[in-house]
Amino acid sequence: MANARTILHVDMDAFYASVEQRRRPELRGRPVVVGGAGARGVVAAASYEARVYGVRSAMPSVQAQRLCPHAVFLDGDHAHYAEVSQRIMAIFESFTPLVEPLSLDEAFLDVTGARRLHGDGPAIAAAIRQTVLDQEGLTCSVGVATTKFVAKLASEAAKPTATPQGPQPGLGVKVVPADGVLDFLHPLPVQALWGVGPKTLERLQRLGVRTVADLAAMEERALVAALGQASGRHLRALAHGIDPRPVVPDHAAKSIGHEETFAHDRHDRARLDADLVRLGDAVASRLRAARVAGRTVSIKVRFNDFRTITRSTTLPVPVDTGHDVVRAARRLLEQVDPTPGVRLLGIHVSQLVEDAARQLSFDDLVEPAWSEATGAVDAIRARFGASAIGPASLVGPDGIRVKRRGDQQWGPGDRDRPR
DNA sequence: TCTGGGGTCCTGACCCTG
DNA sequence: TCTGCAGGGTCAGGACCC
Repeated sequence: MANARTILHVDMDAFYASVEQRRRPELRGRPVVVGGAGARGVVAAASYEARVYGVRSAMPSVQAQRLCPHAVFLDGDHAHYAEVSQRIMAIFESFTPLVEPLSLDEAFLDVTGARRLHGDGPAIAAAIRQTVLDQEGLTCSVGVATTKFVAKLASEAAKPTATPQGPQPGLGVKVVPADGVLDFLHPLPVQALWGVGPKTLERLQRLGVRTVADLAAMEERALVAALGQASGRHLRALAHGIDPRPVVPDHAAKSIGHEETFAHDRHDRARLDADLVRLGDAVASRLRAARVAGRTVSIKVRFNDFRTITRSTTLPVPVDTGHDVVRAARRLLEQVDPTPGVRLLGIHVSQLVEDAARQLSFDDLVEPAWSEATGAVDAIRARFGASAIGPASLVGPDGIRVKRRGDQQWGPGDRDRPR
């Protein structure tokens, strides 16, 4: 198959933990856990030394502390990881312009057009691993296949493992040739497929489906009845090795938002309103930085029993100022009773349009001062930093509490741990 | 036992309009 | 004018990903 695509999935090994071990040599060879250290925090990344003890990402930090009390627990430094990630993505782009980042630590690369210059898929995979190791001192695992999802599963198969005897190196590069796709896929457990989470797994197990082969053998009608049209068809196609999705660089964001879990539940409306202003101000700042505005404003409220509700409103015109975002969110929050205790509050803005497409709103006409003030705020923040200026309600004894992207990304910090 | 934050996509209910 | 229906938009919630 000379015209088959060659897709790479590159996945950094225990990225955040490895970055910390690289910049702090005394941590090398020791169990390192990066994440929210507070009572409500979760693990973002665990070094392979920590995984030996059963520590996994997304695990509550308190559980990780029980499993591996002698591990080094770090809060994480989102800005630094983003910087390292940028340099790694630049390495990928030196091999092909078709790079689709999935997150800070992984990306799909379509190297079909790069084979003449850099060699075949496995050769490019090996060269990328070596370059990342030479330039950044970090290891990664690479899957090579003709489709995105098989490349992703292949990179998983190439990863190091944590055994009771300690961390074991992996293959580094795993190649799945076009004629070997079904042999590779069919023995895998069905939850290996992208899109099969706990709920879908439960439904599939009720149908007697355990492996990808079982799924491939099912009739489409039965799958659609069990999982719905989109999921049923999609998963059945994947089980047959079919995935025509291209590698797409430059995905435009469809929504921008912030949410925050509080170290202590909020019960009063005034306190929640201050959080709302802080979150709304941060979301609006990011909208303007991305040069977009959005028509739909949503809030998300999670109560202390973990019941979660969302409320949304679609405005006549797209908005991008803190004033407009907070005003819409406030109207939604007024319908919610916070007295049972609110543990999380979020604001998201969707239905985004580019700034150029944004029309003048009623406010622009009757309250032009807001637009001018917002422009001035952006200019001051660009010069003096995000916390140099902000809404009056956010001024506290320590200055202005401004929300930044990546702040307490993995839950409230240790400082706020309930005593 | 305890469950983050930033996203995307899908589904079903409901309402409006032609 | 009423009814049925289809299609689109909105809203809320769920599931999933890293």
